[in-house]
Order: sequence, then C-alpha cells, then structure tokens
Amino acid sequence: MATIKDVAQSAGVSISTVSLTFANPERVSPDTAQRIWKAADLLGYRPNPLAQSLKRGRSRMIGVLVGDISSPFFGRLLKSVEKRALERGYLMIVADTDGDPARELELLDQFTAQRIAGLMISPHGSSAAYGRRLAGFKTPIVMVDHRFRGADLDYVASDTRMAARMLTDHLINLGHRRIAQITGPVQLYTAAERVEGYREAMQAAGLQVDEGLLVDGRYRDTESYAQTMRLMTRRDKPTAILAASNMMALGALQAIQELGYSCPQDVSLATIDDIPWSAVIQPKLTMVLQDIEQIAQISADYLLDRVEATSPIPIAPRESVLVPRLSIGNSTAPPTLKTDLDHLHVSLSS
Amino acid sequence: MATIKDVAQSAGVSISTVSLTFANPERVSPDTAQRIWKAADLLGYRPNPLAQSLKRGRSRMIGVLVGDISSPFFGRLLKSVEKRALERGYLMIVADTDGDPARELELLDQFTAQRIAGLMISPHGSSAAYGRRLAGFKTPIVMVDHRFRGADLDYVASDTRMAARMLTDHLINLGHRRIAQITGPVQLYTAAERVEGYREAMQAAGLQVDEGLLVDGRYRDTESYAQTMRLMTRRDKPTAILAASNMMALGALQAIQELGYSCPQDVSLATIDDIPWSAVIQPKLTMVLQDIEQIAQISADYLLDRVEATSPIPIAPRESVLVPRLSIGNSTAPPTLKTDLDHLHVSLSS
DNA sequence: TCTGACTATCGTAACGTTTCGATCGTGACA
DNA sequence: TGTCACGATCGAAACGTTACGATAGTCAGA
Repeated sequence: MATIKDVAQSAGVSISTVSLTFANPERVSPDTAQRIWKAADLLGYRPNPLAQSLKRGRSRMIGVLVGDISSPFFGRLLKSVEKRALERGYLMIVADTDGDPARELELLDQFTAQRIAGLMISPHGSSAAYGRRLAGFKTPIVMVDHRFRGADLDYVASDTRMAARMLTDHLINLGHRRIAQITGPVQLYTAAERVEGYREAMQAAGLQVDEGLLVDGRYRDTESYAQTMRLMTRRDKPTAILAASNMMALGALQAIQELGYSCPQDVSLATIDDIPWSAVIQPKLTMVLQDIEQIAQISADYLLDRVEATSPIPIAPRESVLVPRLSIGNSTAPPTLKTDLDHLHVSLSS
Repeated sequence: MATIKDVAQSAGVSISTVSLTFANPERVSPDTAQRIWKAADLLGYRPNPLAQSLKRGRSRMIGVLVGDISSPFFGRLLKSVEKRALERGYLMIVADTDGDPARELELLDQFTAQRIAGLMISPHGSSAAYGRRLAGFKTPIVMVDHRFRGADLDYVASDTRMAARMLTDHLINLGHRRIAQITGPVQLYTAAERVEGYREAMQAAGLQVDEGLLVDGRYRDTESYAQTMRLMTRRDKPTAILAASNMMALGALQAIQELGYSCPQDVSLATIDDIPWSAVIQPKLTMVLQDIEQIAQISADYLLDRVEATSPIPIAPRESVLVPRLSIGNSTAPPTLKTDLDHLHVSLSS
C-alpha cells in the first residue's frame, strides 16, 4: 500500500508538500500540485485513515448505538443514516445495546477509545449517573427516537405523544370508552410520552382513565402477546387496544386471533409505528406512520454539522420533532353492541 | 485521556515495560506488573486503538458489507454477528451496498484503508474482474448468504437449493403441476440455486418445466407484486407460486389478494426464508426456515478464527451449508377442480 | 574472583500522518 | 547592488503505540 512517502519520492518533493497539497491545494504551485496528483494517482495512493485519525485525535467514523439493530425501525434508520454519513465521508460503527443502559455506557467507552467523530444514540438510561456520563461526553451527540430528559443534546424523532393522542382520539371518536394501552417500559421517554398522549386525549374527551387498562408490554412482541391474553380474558375487557409499538401490535393481534376473537368486530386495534408489509396483514391496521428516512437524514445532518463545526462558539442544541401521519385501516371500528353489553353487565353487577 | 506514557511515569517504569506488561505479563516481575496495573487502573488508562492499529497494520474491527441493512434477514444477521464479534473483542463497521457490485468494490477499498481485520460480505458481483478483486483481497473474508462462484473463500449459508427443492416437492405432492417461481436475479448465486432446486424437483417428478412460469422478481416486493399480477392474469395461470424470498412472497400475496383471489383456494403460495411475524399473516405461509443466528455465529467465528490465526500455513477455505427446515402453513393446498379446469381449457384450445 | 547465562527492564526506531516554524529563491524597490 | 517581502517548499516534532536489540544486575559454577 502506497504511503505519502512514496508519493513524495515519486513526485520529487517532500512529504509535507504532498500533505499540504491534499489539505490546501491553493498554497502549492499549480505544476507541483499536478505532479503530486499524478504520482498519487499512479501509485493508487490513499491516505491511511488510522494515521490521520491518530494525528488529528478524531476519526472519520460515527458511532451508532441502538437498542435493537434487527427491529424494522432501526433497520431502516441505519440504512439511511449510513447512506447520508457515507455521502459526507464518514463510515458507521454500529452496536446493539439490547436496551441495556450499562451496555450502552460500556460501548460508549469503546467508541470514545476509537475517537469517533460523533455519536448517534437511542438512549435507554434513566438514572442521574447515566445522564452525567452522557453529558460529560466530549464528542458530538444526537439522540434519536428515545431521549434522555434534561440532556442538552440534539434530538430527532417524530412526535410520539401526538401519535398516541391521534390514535386515542380516533378510537374515542368511533365511540370507544374502554381503551387499553399496551405501553413500553414507562421509564423510557417514548413510552411515557405515549401514555401521556393517551391521557391527554381521554381527558379532553372527559373520560376517566382506568389505570388497569394500562399494561406494560416492554416493547416486546412476546410480552405484548401475554398482556393481551390477560386483557382479553378479563370480564371487563377493553373494546379497543392501542399498542405503543409495531412489534407489540403484532403480538397483540396474534393473541386476539388465538383467543378466537376477531378484529375489529370484537376489539379494535391501533398501533404506533409503521409495520413493514402492513399491506398483507389482515386486518389492515390503523396506525400512525413516521417518516423514518427523514428522521435519519436530519439526525445524521445534525450530528455531522456539529462534527464539522469550526466556530469556537458552541452550537445550541437543536430539536426536530416530526409530525406523524394517521393511517386508518380496518382494524378499528365502532364498538359492537355485544362488547358494550359485556361491559355494561360487568358494571351493573360489580 | 491517559496514555501509556502517563502510566509509565506514574508507575516509575519505562513505556516499553508498560506495553510489555499488557502484552506478556509473565515476562515482567510480579510486583512491577502489579504496580503498573494499579497505575493504569487509577488513571483509567485505555490503550488507544488507533495507535495500536497503526503500528500493527490492522485494526480490531470487522467490516460487514450487505445488500440491504434494513431487510429482516440481514437485520437479524447483523445483530448476532455484532454480538459475537464484540464478545471476541471486535467492533463492526457496516455498510449497505444496495446490491450494487461497483459500490461493493468502492466500499471494499474504504474498508481496506481502515485496515479492517476481516470482511464479511454478501457478494453481488458476477464479473471476472469482480472475482479477481475479491480474490486479491489480503484480509480474511467470509461470504455469507450469497457467494461468488469459484472464489476460494469461507462460505456460510443455508442450503438454498435444497430449500427450493423441498418446497417444490411439497407442492408437487399436493398435486400441483403448473408451479411458478418468482426468482431472484439469476446472475446471483442464491437465485440460480433456487431455480436449480426447483428444476431438480420437477425433473425428479417427471414434470416438464414451463420456462414462462419462471419470472424474475429481482428480490424485491414491488417487482414480485408486478410479476404476480402478470402471472395471475394469464389464461394459463399457475396453480401454485413459489416465491424465492420473503419480501417477494409478501408482494405476491398482496397481488393475489388485490386481484380478488384467495390463497390457497385459488392459488397456493410457498416461500423461502422466514418472515418476521409470520404468525399474524393470513394465511399462514408454507415456508422454509433458516437458522439466521446460527449462520451469524458460524460466519463470525470462521472470520475471526482466520483473523486470529497465527500459524503461517494458510487455513483451507471452510464451508457451512445448513439444512433448512420446512414449515407447512395453510397457504398451500391441493389444486382445486376450478383451476385445473381453467388450465385444461387452455391446453385444449391452444 | 572471573565468566557466562539468565532475567528484568529500557531506549529507540518505526507505523503514516499533520503542522509549525524555518529556509530558500525570486523579484520589486530604494 | 543590497534589502525586504513574499510565495513555495522543506525538516522535524508529535500523535500513542509495538517490538527489537541493548543493557544492567544477579547468581551459579569453575
């Protein structure tokens, strides 16, 4: 592999001139530059990024830390982030944290050691110590999807509280009163926001929230399946279920079907986040869509803008909270008499 | 950030001794080692991987080059590969090639420049020049899922020809004769193999292959949707469709449903590759499953074994071709009289 | 007491860059 | 003709390691 030294030798100049030529061509006489470029081309010279990074104290890589690489959301996010980063000359290191804050911090250390230029993270921690670690990080950070409350960092996501509110409103407008939510772990920002959006909608409609209808599905399809099983075998079962994530919606749907109920006849189901191939799932789910590619693009740009900022005055943290889009399918319908009566019966007898 | 120099100073020894202590503790007297370890610990010393890599000419990163990060197959693959790599002390750089061989080669160059320790690739090229580039690569390579014919490299995947054969056999046993396959691009190894498995099964059953029933879905759901539309609006439409990938099966299913046909009454559908959440798709698809986690684990181990090999004699290329598992759903059934008659009618009149 | 073998430790050169201050011509001006 | 300024180029130090050959210091054996 040709080094800068080989190029210098071949062009008959010093190493420094070659380096200067690549960094600041206008400070070199035109014909020397030509000679150097030709020599470099001939030798197939590529600067060694390791040496550059060592010298500069920063590499041309961004680190991405997500809870689950294999989830459809992050799959699409990573694809677009990688593309955008590459366009701007950065490679992407990705690591999977399994949603474990301790793992996140350990990987953060590894990334730091690698002198990454910037970090994109979907933070899952909630402790004060965790927040201090995040804040004390010297390289640029952008939070995506999740956020750590009170951290003065860039943040990009779709408005998840609004998403929950839109779906809840929709269900209320259809006539539902007993609406369950299968939530994420509420110590997580997104999960809490989704509960909050639900509460807002209920309150705005003058409806009482039955806390027993808020169950934690831990953002996992299996857990959601189990919770739905529990919900749907209660006497006072809900007439509608709002799943806080796509994976959980699928778990819920499976449980509903296995119990012999049909959707939306026996129970309505709505979900946050697009489901890949939602077109072939019967019934077509009512859901809120987020523009993942846009989230990816904006967050990558926020991060790289920060990375490449030269001005000594720090950039104020930026936020981009995108408005989601409601897509009404046929998994939601007005509650039927039957389920209403079920509920009535329970109310009277209790 | 503390350097080796700080540790040396703090422990009152030379830099070389510190380095030696971490590399070969037994060559250092026990109490010096203790002193050094304590100092390192106190300072929070972490060796700078950039400096190490520069000196060693190789980094502790593996590069992963796949056709589509966001596909469910690669999502799961990456998750497990990253986990295994991290366990063995390697970070993962991933890039998405969009299935474009030229992009692959360009990224290969970038990875080489980074002095990656090893490369995991799902190769999409087919030209001789491409093959030479792959073969001329000096760092260890393992091919996964796809393969380049004739390249003497490690290869890990499930037996995709057998998968196609199993499904075709299944359809034949149900009584189907006009079986279509929505193939991948046939210049790709896996696509060609799947066609081959189909042919084998047909031939073994003494059935003629109607070349018109082999249509290219380019491994894309949209293309498969279009091809299925075409197939199912022909007079001599097939009684069964074999989709060569999960995304294509979903496209096909959508087309079938939109045309007002039902599956399996009007047409049977079978597919290769698991579909995430297949449980909630109606009908439950008959398919062949591959153990992605195992593929990931084996390929990561193949790669890292090669990376860490010290012996001067080269390791012979290894292959792991896993036996897939047939999972019969209710998307496949014997052909109905109606579709048989349709076909008969065409045969007689043509 | 001298030699030789061994162990523990060290100095130094490299890996391939960047960057700063120094040097060398060249031409304008007095 | 000597001085000055300026543009082009260069030398050398530094980034943080590794690894090789060198150097003490210790001890057994003659």
